[in-house]
Order: sequence, then structure tokens, then C-alpha cells
Amino acid sequence: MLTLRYIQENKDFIIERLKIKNFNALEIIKQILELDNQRRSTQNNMDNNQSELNKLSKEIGQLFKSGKVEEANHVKDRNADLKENIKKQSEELTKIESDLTGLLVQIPNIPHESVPPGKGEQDNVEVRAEGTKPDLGEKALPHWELAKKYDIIDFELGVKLTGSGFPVYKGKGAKLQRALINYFLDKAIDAGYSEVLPPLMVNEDSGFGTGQLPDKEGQMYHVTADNLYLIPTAEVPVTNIYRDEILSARDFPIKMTAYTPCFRREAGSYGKDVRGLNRLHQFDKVEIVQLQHPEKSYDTLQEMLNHVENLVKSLNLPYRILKLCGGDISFTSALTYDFEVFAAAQEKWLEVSSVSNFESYQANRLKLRFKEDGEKKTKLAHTLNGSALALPRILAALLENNQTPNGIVVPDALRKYTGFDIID
RNA sequence: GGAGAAAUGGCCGAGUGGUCGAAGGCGCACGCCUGGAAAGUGUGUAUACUAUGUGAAAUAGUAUCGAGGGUUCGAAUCCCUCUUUCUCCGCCA
Repeated sequence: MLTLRYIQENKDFIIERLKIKNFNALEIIKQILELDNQRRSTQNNMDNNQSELNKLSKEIGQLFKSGKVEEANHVKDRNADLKENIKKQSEELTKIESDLTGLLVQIPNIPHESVPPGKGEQDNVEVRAEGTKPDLGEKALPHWELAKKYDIIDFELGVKLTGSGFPVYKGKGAKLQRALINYFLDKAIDAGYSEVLPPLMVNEDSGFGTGQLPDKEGQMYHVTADNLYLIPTAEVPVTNIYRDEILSARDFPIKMTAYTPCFRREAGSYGKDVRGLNRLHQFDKVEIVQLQHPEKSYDTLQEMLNHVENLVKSLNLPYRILKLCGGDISFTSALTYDFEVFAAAQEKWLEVSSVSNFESYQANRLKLRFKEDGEKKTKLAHTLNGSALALPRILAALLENNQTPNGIVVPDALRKYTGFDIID
């Protein structure tokens, strides 16, 4: 969420920039500024009344002490009026503030100046593509058939146990999942990230902090009995570790990595997009998160991109990097790059990572601030995160691209984690 | 799940109705002392909002002692609800 101050000072700029995200902010900003004026005058009046009340209360104490009971009772009457006013004003203020927040959360983050215009994914800009697509010939099988052939992923069994989108990994398939998780985690730790293993359910405050609530409520599984949400990504619990914290500028960068299962309802998805591993309700992912000084966050974004690129490269998968256009970039992000790998049997690009700089948008919701050395004023930190990596589509591409008549060849980088070099 | 105790600033901890945003200690920052350091010593050390100020600084006001509500002219202090932590019992990987 944008800060009020920022909106007050950059109204026209915001309206102009949000056109890139195909968002018309004119009306909502007008309402916000109007409400903010009300908020300030209400607060001012209330403070003045409260101040008066406090002063009179002290007088009453003095009067009682010196035995002037009648006078004291007289002042009490005046206080009753003040209290009445304060109560009304306080209720009004609460209402205004909640309305104001309700409006503020509707404004998306300002896109970075380099975000290209566009309506949807077709307008994303390819930064580069690397690696060679394997030539599999006619007989190439898509991963869901390979999974069945080698009995490593059982989609039907998942349906029996839970429902569609909850596959059961078996045998070497299960081991391969563990191998990928460990490999990705080790790589992140080597790159200076410290590992955390967070809860898989979060409360409302956490959901609000990273921006899943209130707007994306329908995308999360909601445990209504306890009002908890299954995390759609480790980003949520990990970033919220620093909710309500004031850091020192010297603490930056804070680098964290986490493996978690992720749960997504994927309401509205259907058809070939959800075939096999392409889109699941539960999947595994290793996430990297950084908190950084505002002046350095774009360097950090680059660093994270390099990290993800090295991962994909080390698995010998053909990949491309896309810079998301205004129409495809998420509500909370200022700049996002997607990584896609090519699954050669489906002949499709599959998104395996999304790396974003949220600048101070999440930090403002999180109240995640920092102080410069020797300064009193707090400033908002910048938050960034990226998948490094999401497993199912990596697995899909590995299975499809590495299929041979003898079985599926495990990439070198993973062999010390799997303990086998072929799935047959 | 049942019974009891507790929750105060970065940390420890005092504070049972007004003079308390809160003693004291630790930590931290800056200064003095020192050849340098330690010890000693002095000063400072929460956050948010509002007003004045072009901004920054500054000044004043308001709120915040787990959260929310109540009693009272006045609440860290009394009452209620909730949350969390600890101890005991029960259940349990």
C-alpha cells in the first residue's frame, strides 16, 4: 500500500504511472485525499478536546485536595461535555481511518519506470533466452505419461486422497522431489541466505502484510474454524517475520530462504493449463526473500535474478527471462521478471520462477522500517522475493526433456542428492 | 480440554487511582578521562498521529504499559472479554 504522504505529494505522477497497470486511480485518489482531510481535522479537534479534558482533570484533583468540592463538581460537568465530544469524534475517526485503509489497499503498487506497457502475458518482454531445446522426435511423451510409465507420480491416487491438483509422488519421484528441495536450499545457503522453516498457516495480519488479503482472499485455502490461511507461498510467513520491526540500515541486506509446500485454490483455472504438473493446488517451492535498503534494492533484484538463472542453467534446461508488462505484473510488485523453462514434449514454456521488487509497498503494510545511522526518522525498507525454484514445472521439464529410450536421465547437479542417475 | 499464575520500554525490572511515557539496572550512542583500551564519569536513548514550520530541524498537543471494552473528573494501577506465556492435570506424535 502506498503511504498517504506519498499520495498527497505525487498525486498526478501516481495517476499517470498507474495507467501502465491499466488502473485508473483518479477517482479513488480524490476520495482518499478528501477522507484524509477529514481525518486530520477530526484528529485535531479530538486532540484539542482531549487536551482540555486532561487539563481539567488535573484541576479537579487539585480542587478536591484543597477542599473546594463545589467548584470541583462544577468542572466535572464541563468534562462531561468534553467526554461526549471525544467519544463521538473517536468513533468518527475510527470509521474514517478504516474507510481510508479500505481505499488505500485498492491502489496497486507504482510500476518501475522500466515496466513495459501491455495488457497481458502476450505483451511481456523477453530479456533473453538461453539453452537449446532438445530434439525428442515423434515419440516424445508429455510428463504426465512419463510419470505413469515409470510410476513416479500418481495423479489419480491424489484425487482419491484429496482431489485434483494434489499428486502423490512415489519412489524415485518422491526422492527426486527431496533432491530438488535440498539442492535449491543448499544453493541458496551458499549464496548467503539463511534458512527458515516457517509455519504453513498464517493469520490474517500476515496475509494482509504481504498483500494477499483482502484482495486475493479467494486464492487461499481458509481454515475457518481457526481463521487461518494455508500459505500460497513462503513469501508470506517469511516476509512477515519482520512485520512491525524497526531495523538499522546496517542490518541490510537480510537474506532468507525457505522451503515450503504452497497451497493455491486456483479458482477459475481449467483445461490444458492444469494438465499434469502444470498447475497444482499443492506444490513445493524454495523461496528467497530479501529485505534491503531502498537505494540498493534494484541491485539486489539483479543479484536474485542471477541466482535463479544459475539454478536453471545448472539443470541444463532451456529457459527464457521475461520482464512482465504492466498488464501482467502483480498488484503489489514494482518490477517482476519471470523465468520460464521449455518443456519439450508439450512444446510449452512453463513459468518456474517470478522475481519481484515490491519496493516499500509491502513494507508499508508490514510496518517494516529502518533507521539510518544516527538518524531519528524511520523509513520504509524494500522487500523482494523470488522462487528459487518452484518444483512441479521444473520436474515436468526435466522429465520431458531428459527422456531417453532407457529412461529419464537425472542432471549431473542432482545426482549426489538423488543417489541415482536414471529413472527407469 | 481442566485448574492456577502472569504479560510494563531493545533486555531485566519497580510501580494498586492524579505529580507516570513510566524509578532503577543492563545494553546502545556520543563526550570526558586514557598513549590506546578497560574501568570510571557525564549526557542522551520508544512509536504513531495532529498543529505551527516550504522541507529538514525544532516546538507544542494526543495516543500507546499484551488486545479490545467498561468504571472514574482522572487508569499501567479497579472490573469484564479475548489472546499469549508459564506451572500442574488430562490427551497425544
